[in-house]
Amino acid sequence: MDGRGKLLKSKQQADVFGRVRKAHQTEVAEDYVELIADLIAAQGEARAADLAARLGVSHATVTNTVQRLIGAGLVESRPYRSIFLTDAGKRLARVVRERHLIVRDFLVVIGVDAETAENDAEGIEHHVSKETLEAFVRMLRKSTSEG
Amino acid sequence: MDGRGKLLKSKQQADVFGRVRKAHQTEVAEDYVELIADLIAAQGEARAADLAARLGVSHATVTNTVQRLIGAGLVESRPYRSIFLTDAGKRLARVVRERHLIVRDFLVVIGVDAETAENDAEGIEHHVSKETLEAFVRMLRKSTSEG
DNA sequence: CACAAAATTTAACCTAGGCTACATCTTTTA
DNA sequence: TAAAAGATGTAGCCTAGGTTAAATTTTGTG
Ligand SMILES: [Mn+2]
Ligand SMILES: [Mn+2]
Ligand SMILES: [Mn+2]
Ligand SMILES: [Mn+2]
Repeated sequence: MDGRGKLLKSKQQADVFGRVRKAHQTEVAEDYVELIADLIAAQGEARAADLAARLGVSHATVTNTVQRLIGAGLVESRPYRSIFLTDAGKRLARVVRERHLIVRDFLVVIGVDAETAENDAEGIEHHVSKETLEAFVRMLRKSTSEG
Repeated sequence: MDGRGKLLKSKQQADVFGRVRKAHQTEVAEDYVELIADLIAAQGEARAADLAARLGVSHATVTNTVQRLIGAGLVESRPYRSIFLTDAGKRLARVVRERHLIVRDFLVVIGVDAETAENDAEGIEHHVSKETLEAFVRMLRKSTSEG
């Protein structure tokens, strides 16, 4: 016999893994713009030191990444000054923040405690397709109308 | 006024991001051992070329990563021969495969189509805590008893 | 059994994203 | 207002995970 298990076709599986790798490439950018937007909303400005403390990385790492995000057109900053989002950065931040909240609230609705939901949402958010996000929203609405 | 939004405490948020980074460090190892186990189950052996085709990376990348996994005690291989799992690798593969199926089936149960569920599960699986996985299992059981 | 094809290894290179140590600029405060 | 403290930038280093190209080994076939 050949084929004791049911494997996907090779190319199809390669596409799956490729999608995950692509999601990871945009992940850092998404987390940065979301955090920058949150800091500006809560404190009026986003400083590199705040980002470093909240991301749990060194300030040198933040400097490097911010340079890359400037190159990507998401962020603006002048030397020794705080960090701003471009229009593209603001748009991305809005989408990412919305998605983050949906994923987190969805986890709470299915019975995960708030802190764990926050933890898991931070990673899961980057791997949720439009379609899966819509399924999450349906569950959220159902729970609200039942609640 | 100060604090227009509700931010997590800095250290707590740093822990959240740190957990995601740690998950990403183990992610490649998890995907490899799962795939190696699947190939052995379906085809009797796992060749580097199969891994490369199914992961959508070059065979040189597979060689590099397999060397790292040998160093980590998850995989065994002799030059020019196929790839085997150590006992530790087999144990990890079993856990990872189980988790993968739960995530995928859960997505289907909440209304995501099978192909999208497979796509999203490949990324989400690495960010699902024990507690969230248990919530997924509860939903799966509920749907089975309702079905 | 020789030789062509296929698979694997090796080498040299790249980017992202981490780090530490040190230099420089800005802000606070004595 | 000058020195100390704090924030930011710069330099040099590291690992993971990618790539292509060339060398080598194994495998399959006439
Ligand atoms: Mn995130
Ligand atoms: Mn987030
Ligand atoms: Mn995976
Ligand atoms: Mn991920």
